[in-house]
Amino acid sequence: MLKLLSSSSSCLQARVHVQGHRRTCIRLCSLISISTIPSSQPFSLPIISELIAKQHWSELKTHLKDSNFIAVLHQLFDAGADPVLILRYFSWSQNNFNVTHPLELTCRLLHSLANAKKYSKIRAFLDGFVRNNEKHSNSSIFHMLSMCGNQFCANSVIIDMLVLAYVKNMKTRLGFEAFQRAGDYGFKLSVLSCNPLLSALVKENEIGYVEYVYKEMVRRRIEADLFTFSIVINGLCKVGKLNKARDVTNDMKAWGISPNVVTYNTLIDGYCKKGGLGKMHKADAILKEMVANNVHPNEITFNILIDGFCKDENVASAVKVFEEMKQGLKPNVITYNSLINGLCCNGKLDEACGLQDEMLGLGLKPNIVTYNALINGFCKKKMMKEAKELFDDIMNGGLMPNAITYNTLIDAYCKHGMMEEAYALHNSMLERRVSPNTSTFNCWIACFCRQGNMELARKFLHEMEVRGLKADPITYNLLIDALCKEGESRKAERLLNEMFKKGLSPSHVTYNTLMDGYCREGNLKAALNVRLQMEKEGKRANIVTYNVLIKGHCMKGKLKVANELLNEMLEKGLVPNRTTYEIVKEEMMEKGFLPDIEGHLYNISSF
DNA sequence: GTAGGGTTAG
Repeated sequence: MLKLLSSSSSCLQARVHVQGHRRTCIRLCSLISISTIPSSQPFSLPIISELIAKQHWSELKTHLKDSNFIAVLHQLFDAGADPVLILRYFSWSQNNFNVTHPLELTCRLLHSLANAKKYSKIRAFLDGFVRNNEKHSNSSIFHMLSMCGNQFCANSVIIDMLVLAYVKNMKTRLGFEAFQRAGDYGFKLSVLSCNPLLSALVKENEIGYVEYVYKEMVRRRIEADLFTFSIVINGLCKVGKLNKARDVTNDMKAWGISPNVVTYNTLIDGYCKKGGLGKMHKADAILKEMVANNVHPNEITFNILIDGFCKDENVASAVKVFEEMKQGLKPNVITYNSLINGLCCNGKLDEACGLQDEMLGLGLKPNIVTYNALINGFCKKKMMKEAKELFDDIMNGGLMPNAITYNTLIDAYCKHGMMEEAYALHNSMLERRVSPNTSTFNCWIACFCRQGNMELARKFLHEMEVRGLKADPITYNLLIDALCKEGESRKAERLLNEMFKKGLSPSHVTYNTLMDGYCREGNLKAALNVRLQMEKEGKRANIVTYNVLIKGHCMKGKLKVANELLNEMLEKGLVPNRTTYEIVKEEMMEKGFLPDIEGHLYNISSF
């Protein structure tokens, strides 16, 4: 009830700046013939109303005979019948005669329901409308709504519910479009539709639109709440726009809303996953800020940190956080999975298995993610027998292997040349009705590319597309890499362009692979062009980019340019890795060229 | 009635 009151008072504000538009509506309304359908029909309105009220549909059908069911609808409206009764007749006649009523009547119905404050009816109606509507664009819906009535509150409420209906029915794009149009019409939306819209946009990775909706909400004075801010912060974090996420955190404080444990967890996770150099320090700083603001870290906070340290190849710190967590909180399956995976990725299989036992001791059941992490650990150590034993163990625990389980094992068998076992698993996957996905095909394509069997790789690519699975950026990376290794970098570049056409965004790996291809062919000019293209796409050269370019220049005897690139790299604060060291050693120093890395002696000493 | 955490393939 309170919510309704506050939304009607905000409608008063909305009226002020949309008066010009309202005048247009009124003018147009007088031009269209909303209720001028001939009414000389052989039916009685009171009887019809009675039959609808009692839901005596077959009698109603008999009574109406050949009457124009649309004319009945018009008469019901004109007689000022109960909106819920009209709604019943509207839905029944639409289903019964398998027709779609004109948009004009739909809008009239919505208005009468809104005026009667039958909001849940509107919600349900719009849900069905959005699901079945293929005919009416947002443009015509908005147009008709404002023609049929100039009640601003009603229209705002209806459009608010329309946006929500779009989002719930996974028509996010249309929901976004309606949000935009609502701004043009001056209809005031609420967080009830804006938050779900933002949430859907985040899930679809449309962060540009998330930023737009957020800015518009501020501009249109739609009062954002804690959820709004947390959703936006999450969206920004997911694409690594951490500074903007911090800005939004400050915005919310300025609006008098304090970040809670979810907001802080989101930010910490953002830094852990996309924070770049020294990310764990930054994550830790947020943790400290959180505690200072009296927001208590929970299991999820610790899980995020544990995973963060593991991915940062700092399992020791992850274990420390894990011990600290145990002081006051209970680790859950996700905690164990993160740590087990971290240990597995760092080759510490014994400790990982020990943790699995610890879980069991605590009554925590390992799930398929636990098994997948352990299987992956054994696979990476070429311990295929142990991996297969774990795989066979999955069913004993009442679990089912999933696509990731199969992909992990198929990939490992392929990499270790155990083709028979790989094929057998693929068949077992099909038998158990686990659908191979794009990643499964990527494993096979990678396998054949490694074997230099491009024909078979292409056959699998084709098979994949026949099955309705789409090539993803990783598929392209594999194909580009294979072509580059065949000395066909030009052809590989065509695939890069194909990616754009398919709406796939190439990653650093894609560009670096192609650059490496050109460098191997000695075509430095083309390689540098790829770098330019990459930077145009907003991707900065990373350590791999420099490794590739430095090596490419060395191979061509352009040691001076290679040296300049090395300096440029260090100036940008990029940390040399083992590959950089090997290039400098083998391609420069062993050939009698001493790299001149002014001011970076300290950095180079870390080689 | 809306927000946060774990597994594969380059």
